[in-house]
Amino acid sequence: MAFWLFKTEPGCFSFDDLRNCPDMTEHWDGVRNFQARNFLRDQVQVGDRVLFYHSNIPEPAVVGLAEVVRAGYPDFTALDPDSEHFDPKASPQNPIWYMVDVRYLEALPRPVTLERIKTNPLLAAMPLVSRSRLSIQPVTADQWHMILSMGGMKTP
DNA sequence: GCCAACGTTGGC
DNA sequence: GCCAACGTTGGC
Repeated sequence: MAFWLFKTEPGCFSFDDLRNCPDMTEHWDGVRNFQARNFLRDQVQVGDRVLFYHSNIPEPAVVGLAEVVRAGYPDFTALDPDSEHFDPKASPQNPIWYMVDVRYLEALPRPVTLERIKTNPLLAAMPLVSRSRLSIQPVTADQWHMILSMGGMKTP
């Protein structure tokens, strides 16, 4: 089982939105960056755990946890001309873009702000600190447990 | 709203 | 294949 950090703008899709989905499950679609796409297509597996991060707001933060319930498959929004994520280069034969499905797990008792992440030397290696634009990022087990601890969650 | 970082595109 | 121009992201 691997760990990831998924970024989203809460004005577009928030952690509360995920909780309010049927079965608390939703497609993670719309990723249009090749490095992030490669993670979704090749590495993200069912059962992997996800830090749910809110970006582009006054206080960006990890707000909760989710789990992957379906591994990478073609992102059909790229084929839909009415979708804002439509990509004319994508086709059923060559979907180009991939998505996974995620399910809500639980909110952190205390969101872990980017500011706290940046000031924790043990988290300096997180891509979030140096490569903030990458929307799908791997997280190490140590980083995962540190974030959960900072978020007020008991971890074994 | 600004701007730095960085990814993508396209001319050559 | 290089690199300048351009577009997007996201912190502030």
